[in-house]
Amino acid sequence: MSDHRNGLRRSSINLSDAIIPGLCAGCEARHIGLCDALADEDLHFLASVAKSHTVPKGRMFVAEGDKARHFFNINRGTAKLFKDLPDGRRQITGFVGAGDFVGLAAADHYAFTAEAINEVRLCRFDRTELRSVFTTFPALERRLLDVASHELILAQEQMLLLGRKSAIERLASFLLGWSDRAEICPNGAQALALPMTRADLGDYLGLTFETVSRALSALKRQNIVEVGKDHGVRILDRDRLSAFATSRS
Amino acid sequence: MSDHRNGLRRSSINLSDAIIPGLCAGCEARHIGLCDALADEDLHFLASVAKSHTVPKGRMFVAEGDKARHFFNINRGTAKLFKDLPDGRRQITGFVGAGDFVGLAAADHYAFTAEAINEVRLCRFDRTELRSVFTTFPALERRLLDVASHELILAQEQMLLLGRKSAIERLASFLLGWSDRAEICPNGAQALALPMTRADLGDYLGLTFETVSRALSALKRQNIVEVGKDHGVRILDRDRLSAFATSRS
DNA sequence: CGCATACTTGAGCGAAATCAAGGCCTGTGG
DNA sequence: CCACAGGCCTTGATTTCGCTCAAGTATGCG
Repeated sequence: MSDHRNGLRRSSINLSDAIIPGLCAGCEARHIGLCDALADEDLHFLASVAKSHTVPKGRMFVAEGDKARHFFNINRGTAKLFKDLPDGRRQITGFVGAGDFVGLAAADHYAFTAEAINEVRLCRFDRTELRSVFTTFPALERRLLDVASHELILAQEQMLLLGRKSAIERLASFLLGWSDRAEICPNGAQALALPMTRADLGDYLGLTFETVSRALSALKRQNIVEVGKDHGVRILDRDRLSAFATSRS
Repeated sequence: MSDHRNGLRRSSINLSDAIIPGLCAGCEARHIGLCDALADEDLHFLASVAKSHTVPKGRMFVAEGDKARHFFNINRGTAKLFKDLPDGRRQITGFVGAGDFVGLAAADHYAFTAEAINEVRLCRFDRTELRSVFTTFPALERRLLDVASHELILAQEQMLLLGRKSAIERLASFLLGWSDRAEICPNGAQALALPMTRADLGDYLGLTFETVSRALSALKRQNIVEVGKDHGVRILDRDRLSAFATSRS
């Protein structure tokens, strides 16, 4: 459920916990993407070039402009990737969660900053070592090219959102996309967790946090979504939400 | 020169014209990227799986939603890649020129439409054949991963532009970026050709064509750029243009 | 309990969209 | 040759959506 829309399953490597991280059952299902492509012995080899880390909430673990030494795979938690302008304006280019890769959009230096929204567990690879791994396991490179292609598709979708959609359309599009890629783990009846603040949402959608709040209130008022006090959102009317996501007014 | 800012040289394959297309001297220099990575015999093998085509001005050659059978490399001319909303709003996600690849942002189906702005000459590969070429020439796959990474960097930069920059900042950013990747071919004293219309520019920058026109007039009024009647633009004060590109007001 | 942070809601403003008019260039046909 | 039509572009007038500023509520933590 959940990933068929993306057209690409996400995959996660965790090597301290013997390849598949100890996540809840719902998430585990989504972590087989990379394992599919590689034999067990390959995965164990990969394990030897990666290090597991825990990033506390609010801590930055990639800084725009820094030399791009590492490449990451998220095991647990959520992080935001963003770019800042000198005067403080910020554009979040994506939220990443379990199974996502971080560091593809980098040449010599990182083109973005990454910061943990809540506690994040991740695997860190050395980029130079990764290069040599590619020659041994071409399947990994193939897979990363697929991942990059998929991220390009998402990026273009986001450009359409930022360049041409109204505030309500942006929020509706986000909620639908987020629900598609959501952790279905701890929630009882399919409420989505929104670990990011309204300000983060604004920085992602090219809006102010006030406008995000107003748009969400508008959706609540029309009984399209329901918001719990634990920052959980429940989509009550997916059809009308979809209508908002693409059509004017 | 010109491509050091991008951090990645663009490469072009043309097989009807024996690998390097018959372009002017200035452009030829930028077409060696892929050739660097491959031996002559590899290039000749590649030639056997590609077909050269000419796309007339205004003709669409990739349609969003179509099965993604092909992969393209532009030899000459300029095309726009875009996504449309049902009500006609359009977001151009990029302009591509000689040396650029088209079709990376595709899974099973194209996620965008591509249309020639002027007459375009391109090389067409079959995606399935390309896959098998990868196993024979891993250098090609490595290179495509680099290209995809680079496009992700550009996409994130564009998200920052669309989400957070003012009209004048958007135009200034575009002019600087365009001048970096410009064909330095036929122009005498470094005027850039703008083959796209104001409407295209608006669709790329998330603005209306009127706003683009006004912003350009503002830059003219301040003697920062000069616009010829051949749609050529000359940057008179690159420093002040750069200042506009990042700072407010 | 007090303070900080996150969120909501309202009022007024402003940048860009929309609506509208006119200019310039190219091609076409009388 | 001129007349005219249709793009493309510029500029002005008005509207509007989202931003800014401001006040107030809720939640969580020392």
